[in-house]
Amino acid sequence: MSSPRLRFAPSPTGYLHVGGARTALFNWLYARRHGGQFLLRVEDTDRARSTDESTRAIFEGLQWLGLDWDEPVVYQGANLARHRADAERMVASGHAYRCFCSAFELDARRKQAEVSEGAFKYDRRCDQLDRAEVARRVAAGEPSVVRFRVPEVQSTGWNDLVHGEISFPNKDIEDFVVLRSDGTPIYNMAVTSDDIAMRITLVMRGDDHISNTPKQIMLYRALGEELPQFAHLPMIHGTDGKKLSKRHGATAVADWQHEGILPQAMVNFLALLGWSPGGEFDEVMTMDELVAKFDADGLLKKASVFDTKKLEWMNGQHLARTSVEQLEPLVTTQLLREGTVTREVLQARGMQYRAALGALRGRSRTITDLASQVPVFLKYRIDPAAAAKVWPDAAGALAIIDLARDAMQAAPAWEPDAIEQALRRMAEQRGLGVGKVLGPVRMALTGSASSPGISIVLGVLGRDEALARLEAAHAYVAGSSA
RNA sequence: GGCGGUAUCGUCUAGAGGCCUAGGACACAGCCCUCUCAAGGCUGCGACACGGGUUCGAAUCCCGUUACCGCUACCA
Repeated sequence: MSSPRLRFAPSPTGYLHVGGARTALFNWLYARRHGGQFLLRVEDTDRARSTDESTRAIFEGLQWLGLDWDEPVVYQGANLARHRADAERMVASGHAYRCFCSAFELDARRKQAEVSEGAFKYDRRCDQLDRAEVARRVAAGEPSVVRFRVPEVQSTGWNDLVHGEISFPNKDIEDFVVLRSDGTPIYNMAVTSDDIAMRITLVMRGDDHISNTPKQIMLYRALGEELPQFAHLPMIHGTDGKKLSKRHGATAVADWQHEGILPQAMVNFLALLGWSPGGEFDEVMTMDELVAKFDADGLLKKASVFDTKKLEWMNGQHLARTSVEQLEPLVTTQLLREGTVTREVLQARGMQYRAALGALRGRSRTITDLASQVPVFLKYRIDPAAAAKVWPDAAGALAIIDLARDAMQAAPAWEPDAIEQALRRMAEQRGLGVGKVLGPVRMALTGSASSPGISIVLGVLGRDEALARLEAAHAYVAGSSA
């Protein structure tokens, strides 16, 4: 097991779901951690539900998360001939047989069994047919499926990387269909055939596949192939403990991208859902740290709940650690999407824009949250409601605004810290609380009642802009009191 | 119904028989810091599903019960 090969095998019937993303991530992490390969297989055999749009969405989701795959994408639908050949090979070797029972007929028998005994299991009646009859009926064009003959005795089990020993009594497994009457393969057949062809050594997937596993193991054996290892990951649930669905709000990875979540935060958060490095550790980790720590023995068995509050906190942590250079394009996209700031303004005020990002990244939880705090620095607009509160009386407000302007103009150099100190001294001299001065000044500088610290704001705005805003604030107060 | 899986604070988890008076993180509450809002720091609240064993000793091992989840298709 020197170089493990793993795969993520989504069916393109929707967007990349956080559960699927987590499965992909764990496969990817395992492959990267052990110097193996991570492959992608699109299970598009369900023609009716599969769409190109969905396939694209899955690729984009994986790319956004930074989960790159090592070989060309395998499309399951392209391997139909091999699936069929593998099934026929099992018929030839006696591991499978043709069954002429119609779906309709089977359905009726199943319903009948439900009312009388309970469990329905295919009775193998077609396995009794002699070769000549089978040949005759096939030649006559009678539709038939291929069923796998489940070995009678013993049980089928494996040592799951997550759950340990799991086994199923063979008597509980019916002779399942591997090839439909139209010659297309059933899921378990296609998966097994493809995993063999792709030389997958570790099948890591959701634990909703546990009961498929014994069937696939039987297929590996019937085909004379070596078994891969299996690891069944727990599900991710919504806050109500039920399987995550649209009802729980944002469940697609792309939804979170639009909510302003950073891919590294999403990855970090997802990694900790169903896996733990064990012992005491810092939960905020980079992709490299995750790769270094990830391993199968840290995989958990219990389903976990997707806690959006923690995701947002995690995102805030990553935001604070992300460089302005990396942040800029993301915030720009958001700003332009909202239309709150134009591209021209962003370019013209690039210096201030980047300074603002540096000041804001440590105090925001999401990109959208951060972006909402940016415009204040790039264009001046006084919030009337806030102004009414912070500047209750015009005379007092004007006095402070003018004093602040004088202090700034008198300053020998544009040193935000020194200016803030000057403002504080001013407040002291006039017997005012610091807040009584800095509050109105903030209002004048930002047009808003809340912002980062005054010296930070001064630093971002720069001398000219700061003074211009004080003038504008003066005019505003004077105008509204007149 | 049958089969399989799971079970530690509201949530994510640490815990591999004594280190557990069960630790950390998110959330929540309070306090501190403070020019506002955040961020940050501190404190608090808060859990071994239940019942039997095994053992000198069990969150940890075994059995049962309960709850939840999955599968039980010519879906994937």
